[in-house]
Amino acid sequence: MDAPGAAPADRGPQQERSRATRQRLLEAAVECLAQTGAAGSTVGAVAERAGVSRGAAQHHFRTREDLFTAALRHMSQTRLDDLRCRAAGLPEGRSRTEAVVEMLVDAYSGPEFDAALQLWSAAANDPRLRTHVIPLEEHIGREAHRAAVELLGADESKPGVREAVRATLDLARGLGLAGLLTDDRARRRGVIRQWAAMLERELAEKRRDSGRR
Amino acid sequence: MDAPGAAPADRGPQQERSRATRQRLLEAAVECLAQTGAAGSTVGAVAERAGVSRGAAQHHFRTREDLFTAALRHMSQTRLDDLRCRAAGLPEGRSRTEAVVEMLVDAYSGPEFDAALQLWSAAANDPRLRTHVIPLEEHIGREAHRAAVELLGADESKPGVREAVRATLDLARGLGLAGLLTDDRARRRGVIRQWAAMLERELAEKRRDSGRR
DNA sequence: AAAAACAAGCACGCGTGCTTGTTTTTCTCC
DNA sequence: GGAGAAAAACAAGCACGCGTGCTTGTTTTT
Repeated sequence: MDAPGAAPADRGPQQERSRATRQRLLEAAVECLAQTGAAGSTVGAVAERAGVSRGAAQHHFRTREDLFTAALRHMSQTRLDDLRCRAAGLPEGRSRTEAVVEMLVDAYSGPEFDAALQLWSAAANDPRLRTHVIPLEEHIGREAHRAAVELLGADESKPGVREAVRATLDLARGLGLAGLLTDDRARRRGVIRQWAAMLERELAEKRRDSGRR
Repeated sequence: MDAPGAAPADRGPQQERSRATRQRLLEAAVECLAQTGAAGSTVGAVAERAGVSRGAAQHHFRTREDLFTAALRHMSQTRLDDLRCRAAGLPEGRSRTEAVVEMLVDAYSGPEFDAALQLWSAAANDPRLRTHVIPLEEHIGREAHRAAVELLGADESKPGVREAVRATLDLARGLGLAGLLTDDRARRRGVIRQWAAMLERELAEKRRDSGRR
C-alpha cells in the first residue's frame, strides 16, 4: 500500500500523464506512417501502438486530420533536432566535405524520412495537408542548407556555390527516395564519395578565385 | 443508315474495342494516381474517368490490385518510350551535358512521375506491390543510366565516372521529389546548370587522363 | 446459341466521428 | 481534512458512408 497521498505506480500528475499520452500518440503515428504507410495508419492502429484506446486518442485529437497534422509538426521538430545533433562532431580535414554530404543524406533517410515521404505523397493531393507540409518542409530545407554552407565553409557570394549546395540537398532527397524500396547503402556510399570529391574541388576552386583578387 | 454489315459509329471489332477499353482504363488509372493520389484512386473513380462502368472495369481487371499492377507496367513502358524519345535530338557542343542532365530530370518529373511516386509510397508497405515495382523501376533506372553514359560519351572504365552518372540520376529523383508539392522550376534550372558544369568538368578531366597515357 | 463486353445492384468489412459510459483526478466548500 | 461536484482521461459502442468483390442482368458481337 502506498504512503498516504502518494500516486499509485506509473501515475503522476494528470497533466503529466496527458502530456505523456499525447507524446506516445505522436510517436506512434510517425512509426505507423513509416511502417504501414499512410493508408495503413488508421486511428485505431496508432492508438493500439501507443497503448491506449481509440476513445483516448480521440480525446486528445478530435479527428484523424488533427492527429496527423500534429504528428507532422512533431516529426519536423525531431528531424531538425537530429540535424543539429549530426552537425556537431563532424571531422576536420580531407574527409570533412564527405562527412557533410553524408550528414545531409542521413537527414533524408531512415524511418522519419519514410514517414515524411508518406505525408508528402498524401499532401500532393490533399490541399489542407499540403498547407501544413510545405512551410515545415521549407523550414527544414533552409536549416539544412544553412548548416551545409556553414559546415562546408562555402562562400555563397561566389557564383554557383549556392546552387552546388542546393544540388547536394537534392541529391540527398534523391538518394533517400532511391532507398525507399531497397537496401541502397552500398551504391549510395560510392555516390556520396564521388559527389563529395566533385563538390570539394568546386568549393576549393571558388576559394582560390577569391584569394586571387 | 449504315451500309449493310458496317459497324455503327465508334464501334469496331470487339477485340479492338476491348483493347481500347483496357487502354483507356490504364491511362485513367495513371491519371488518377497523379491527380488524386493512391488513396483517391478507387476503381469507381478510374472507371468514371475512363468513361466506363465499374462492372466493365471489373470485366477487364478482376481486382483493384490487378488494375494497378497493369497500370504500373503500362506507365513504366510509357516512361521508357518517353526517355528514348527525349534522348533523340539533343544538341551537340557546350550545352550537351546540360541538355542530358535536363533530359534525366525531365524523366523524373511531371504527371507520370507523380503517379509513380504514389505507387512507390504505396509499395513501401505493400509487399505484393513492391515485388512488381522494384524490377520495373530498376529496369528504367538501368535504361536511363545507359542512355546517360552514351549521350555524355562517358568512359565508365575511369574511376568515379559511373558514380557521377549515378549521382546525376539521384539528383533527378531528388529534384522530382522537391517539385512534388511546389513549383520548383526556377530553382531547378540553377541547380541543373551548376550540376552540369561540375559534371562536364569531371568527365572532361577523366577524358584528359585517358589521353595522357 | 454462346461468348464477350458492359452495367446495375447487393453484401460485407472497414474506418471515422460521435455518443454514451466509467474511472480517476482535481477543485471547492464546509 | 473530508465530502461531493466537476472536469479530465479513458474506454466501449453505434451509425454511417465508402469501397471492394461478387452476383445477376442486359446488350452486343461472334
